[in-house]
Parts: sequence; structure tokens; C-alpha cells
Amino acid sequence: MSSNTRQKMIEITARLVQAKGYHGTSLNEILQKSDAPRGSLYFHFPGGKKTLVLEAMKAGIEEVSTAVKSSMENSDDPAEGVMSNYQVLAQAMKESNYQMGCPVSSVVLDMPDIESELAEICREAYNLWNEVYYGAFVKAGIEPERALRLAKTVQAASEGAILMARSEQSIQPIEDIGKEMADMVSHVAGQKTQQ
Amino acid sequence: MSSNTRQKMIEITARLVQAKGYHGTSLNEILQKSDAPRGSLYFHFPGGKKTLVLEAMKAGIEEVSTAVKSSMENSDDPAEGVMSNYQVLAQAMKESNYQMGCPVSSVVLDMPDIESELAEICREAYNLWNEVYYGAFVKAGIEPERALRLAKTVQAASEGAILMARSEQSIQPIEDIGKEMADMVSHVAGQKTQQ
DNA sequence: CTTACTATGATGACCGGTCTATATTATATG
DNA sequence: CATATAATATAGACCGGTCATCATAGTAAG
Repeated sequence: MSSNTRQKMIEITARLVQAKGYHGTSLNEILQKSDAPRGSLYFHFPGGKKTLVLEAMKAGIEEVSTAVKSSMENSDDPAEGVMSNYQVLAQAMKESNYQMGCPVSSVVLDMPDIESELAEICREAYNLWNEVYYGAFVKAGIEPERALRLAKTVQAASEGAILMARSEQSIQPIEDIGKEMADMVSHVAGQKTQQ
Repeated sequence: MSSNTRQKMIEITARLVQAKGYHGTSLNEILQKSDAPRGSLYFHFPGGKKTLVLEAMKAGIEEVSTAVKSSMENSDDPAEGVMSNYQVLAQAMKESNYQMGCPVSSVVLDMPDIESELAEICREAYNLWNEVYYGAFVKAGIEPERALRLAKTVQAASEGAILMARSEQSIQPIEDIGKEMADMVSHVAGQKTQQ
């Protein structure tokens, strides 16, 4: 059977954590929105809140990862891939009323203790996403060192774009920044290719 | 006399909110770290936590604002200004053990109710910082529309760089992204100037 | 009868906020 | 100069509510 209660809790937790951060999300609200009893939570997630949030983050990270991969792979021009990636992000934010953006950033800003398992998975997420960009850039002929910096920049700009979009309740920043970043990528790729 | 208790509370709150977000910061901890009694808090900040955090954010926003202005004004080349700005950011993060970065981002990700006064000041902060970059870029001969997009991008990338630096506990991302952004700015400025 | 899951509610810690009482300082008045 | 008065600030007990956690019991299915 593999109860759907567990899955439901994960999805709801993912949304709440992105919307209000780790500390701002209460188990009571998760329970209420999941329409589940208290005991179920500790049955499915023996470690309590931490474990539940961890699962929710893992799910979100995987989702973002496949989205980025899909954007970059379905276009041989990396600049085009970056642009399409920002467009996907814009739509996702709009559809979620600007609540869903990055599954880890709210936790990064909520967790001062860098030694926790939660912090560890945040680090891994950034690396994972970076590698997708990096691979695409190298494949496009950009030299590795530059490709790495560029990947980080594309990633960072999209994180910042999410913050601004949330704040302004508009996809305008995402579109603007996406356009700039695509331009930058095509500039760098052009430089390195035409030699 | 204008007690220094008030100022002390603001500074400590600013640090705590940046480190753990709005919900993750408790009045008890602020009180304890400020070495002040409970009554003093509600004397100096009648609105309670919200008012206190608001003041702390205002102070932080102003601080960042002057830092960015200083970086951009003390260099006629905007690319150089951007680079220096990222360097200042890197040092600030390192000195604070990667706790201090942006005074508003943790609140943006913590506040689902966009109608609040807290959310309003976040919006204003982004605009304020953007205008500094925008002004410098226009002054360097970049056409207004492009300058606006570029300003947002530089801003967004630095927000993202903060997240990554915090997560990795390293200034490497800030340096890498700063280099890329400076390169991008000089590229755009070069385009528009040499006509 | 066991395994998987649901259901309920007690527990103690901590939350932000309110209250009254006291101390300190500044100003006014004689 | 001395004293009264008011404004400023400190001090901490206390409240109702919510937090995450956990113990225990019920239910359903194979």
C-alpha cells in the first residue's frame, strides 16, 4: 500500500518550509493540512521534525535537479538552456503564488549550526545543481575553470532572482535576470568557441 | 543620554535574525545576549518583536546601502566597483563567521504574509540597492533599460553568493561570482561605450 | 498473531506579550 | 542649593498559548 499519508506530509512540509522557513513551520500546521493524526508523523518520520523536513528537502532538490537537467539537455546552446531554465522557474513561482522557489535557501538562512544533517544536504544540493550547469558549459567548449565560475554565477543569480520575485510578487526580476545571464553565457561561449 | 540598551538590542537582533531568521530568533535570546530585562524591550520597542526586528533591518539596510555606494563611487569604472563590492561582502561574511550577509533575505524567506510592514521594507531595500548600481551603470554610458537589468542581476548574484558562501562556509563562491559579474559589467560597458 | 498504520492526548519547555514595581535621570520650582 | 515632580528606563514575575515530543491504545489486513 505504501500509505499516501507519508507522501502527503512530505509535499505539504516542502511547501510550508519554502514559504515560512524551518522555524516558521509548525508540526501542528503540517498535521492539520495533511489531515493526519499526530502519531502518524512520528511513525513515518521517527526523527520528528528534522527527519520530515529532510525528506521534504530531498524531494524538492530532486525536483529542481531534473528540471534544470531537462532545460539544459533539451537545447544544444547553453545560453538557450539557461534562459529556458529561468522561464521554468518563473512559471513555478507564479503558480505557487511566489511561495515555492528554492527548496534549500530558506533552510540555509534558518540554520546557524552548520554541522547538522540539514546543512549538509543544502551543501550537496548546491553542488548537484552546479554540476549540471558546469557539464553543459564544458560541453559547449568553455574552459573548465571558467565554466565552474559561470555555473556558480548562473546558480547564484537564480537564487537571488527568487528572493526578489518573492519580495515583489512578480516574475519580472526572474525574466530580467534570466535574459542577462543568458546573454552572459552566450558571450562567454562565443569567446571560447570562435577561436 | 539615550540609553545604549536600545542600540545594543538592535545590533544583537540584527545578527540573530540574519543567522536564524525571524521565527528562529527568540526574544529570550535577544534579552539574554543584550543582558537586559524584559521590560526594557517593550519600553524601547512598544510594538514588540515586529518593531524590534524592523529597526534592526533598517539599520542593516542602511549599512549595506552605504557600503555599496562607497564601493561604486570610489571607482570610476563600474566593473571595478562591482568587484570591490563583492570583496567587501566577502570580508564581512568571513568576519562574522558567515552569519551576516543580507539583512533582509532571511526575512523575505520567513514571511509568507506579503502585506506586512516587514515585507514592505524588504521591497524597499532591494529597490534602494538596485538604484545605486543602476545610477553607476547609467553614468558609465550603459543605456537605461540594460542598466536596470544589469543592476538587478548584480544584486541577485550577490544574494545568491551569500547563500552559497554561508552554506560552504567559504568566501570562494563570492570571489568567483564577483569576478564573473565584474567581467559581465565591463563587457556591457565596453559595448555601449565604444560606439 | 503480527505488522503497518491510525488516533488521541499528556507532557514539559518555551514562546511572545503584559503587568506592576522600582530605580535613575532630567527638569522645574522655591 | 534643595527639593518636588515628571519622564525615562530597568527589573522580573506572570499569563495563555503553542511548540516538538512521546506514550499508549485502537484498527485494519494478511
